[in-house]
Amino acid sequence: MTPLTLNQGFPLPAEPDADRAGGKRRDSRIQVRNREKILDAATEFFSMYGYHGATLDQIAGKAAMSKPNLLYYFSSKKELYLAVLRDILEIWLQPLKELDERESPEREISAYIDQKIKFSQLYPAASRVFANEIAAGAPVLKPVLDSYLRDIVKKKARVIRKWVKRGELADVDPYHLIMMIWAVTQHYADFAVQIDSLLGKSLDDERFYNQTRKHIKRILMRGILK
Amino acid sequence: MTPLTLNQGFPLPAEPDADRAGGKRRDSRIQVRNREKILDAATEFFSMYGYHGATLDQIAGKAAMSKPNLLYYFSSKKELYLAVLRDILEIWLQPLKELDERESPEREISAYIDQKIKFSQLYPAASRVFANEIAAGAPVLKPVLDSYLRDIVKKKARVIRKWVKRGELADVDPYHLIMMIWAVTQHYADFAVQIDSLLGKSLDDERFYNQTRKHIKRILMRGILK
DNA sequence: CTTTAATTTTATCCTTTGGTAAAATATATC
DNA sequence: GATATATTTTACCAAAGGATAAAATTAAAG
Repeated sequence: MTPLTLNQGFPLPAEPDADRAGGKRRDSRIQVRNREKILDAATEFFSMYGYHGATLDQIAGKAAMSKPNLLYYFSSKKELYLAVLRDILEIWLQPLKELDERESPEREISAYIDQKIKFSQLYPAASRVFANEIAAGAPVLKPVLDSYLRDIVKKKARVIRKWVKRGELADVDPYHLIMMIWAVTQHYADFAVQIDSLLGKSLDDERFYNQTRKHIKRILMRGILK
Repeated sequence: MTPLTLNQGFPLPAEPDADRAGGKRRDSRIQVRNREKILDAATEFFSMYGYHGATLDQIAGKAAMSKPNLLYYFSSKKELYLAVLRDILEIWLQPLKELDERESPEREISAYIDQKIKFSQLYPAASRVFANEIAAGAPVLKPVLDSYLRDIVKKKARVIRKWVKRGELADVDPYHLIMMIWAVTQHYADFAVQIDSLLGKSLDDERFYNQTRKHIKRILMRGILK
């Protein structure tokens, strides 16, 4: 089994836009549609079986095309996986960036929880791909975690600490607070099957979604507000 | 890829004790030691790559024996996986069973959190195997979740509801509370790599372990006690 | 229409993987 | 120490999986 490490860089913010520069006509209608179909199918199987466990046959099958045809769009399994992770990381990170110390912690943290639980509702499979990647030792994302995520979390920890100093928040550890929010919100995506077994419900059910959202917020906010 | 469903039953409480009955001399010293070595190695790789992603070669390698030798102890990959899951499930479930309505919620829930975070400290890989199994759609554990876990959680939800009625607890939904506790405590095992990237710490570090434990409890207890 | 480029299919390759057979070695028991 | 049993090794196998080559088909442009 190939160890799957990150040889080339991991273009964080966006794709390097492939060959657009080379004058080649990229992203024809069919091109866009097929890449999307593949990415969706890949997200599904990577989310269930992880990088090593998912197979191109499954993914190609789900995307309704042959394996060589899939490889026409993504030249290798690894490239496909990278593309999937890239998409996920972008939406996963976005909400955290928005924490703004000028606003009240009540409002900001509440909004952050809303966004995270929304992510779990909209992209549960993406959440699981992320979880799988971490469980596997983050062979691809480690560099990103060590640099980019680390910096942004450090910055946001400062924001939370400021709230604490201002007396607007109980004396909580910023890092643990952030991780608690991640843990609780992601749980509803990552363990959706378990929740379905226990309650017969999922975040797709709008009533359950709102009940969950409010409940999480009630307990957490009560736990951290002064 | 074989779909991996549960054909035979899943002997919950314990193993069916193999051939002990048949008069065969099982569990010689070497037998016990090797089965343990294999189970440990298997837990490690299943936790990283899931059932489909882990290979017998890796596991055998880590257990310092040849693949056929491994298969002498566990006749198939699936049987090995079942054995691993069986062990995990037992320790995973135990703490929940102990919630006792006759005690105060403060004491009981606090103890429950302690036990769950202890599990994350002692068996992080086991926690990830469990998470992986659920992410994969619980192909093996689904029946257990649907019956056994469902029942026990329902029972414990009643206990929590009683505390609420007695006015010893804020008006929380018992199911969400249980899942919040699971989410937060398991997070420290399942996302250990991420936490290490952000903080350079792990639950192996006794100081960090205690800080985490107390912090989780502080916020959660504050969130749910009257 | 033709011509050119983009897309899809078919056939095929090599490696990995779960698993088996049978021989070889070690361990225990009498 | 001989005999039976348990364990380990060596040599394989068939299927699955990632990938490539080249032919066939479809779509676009002039």
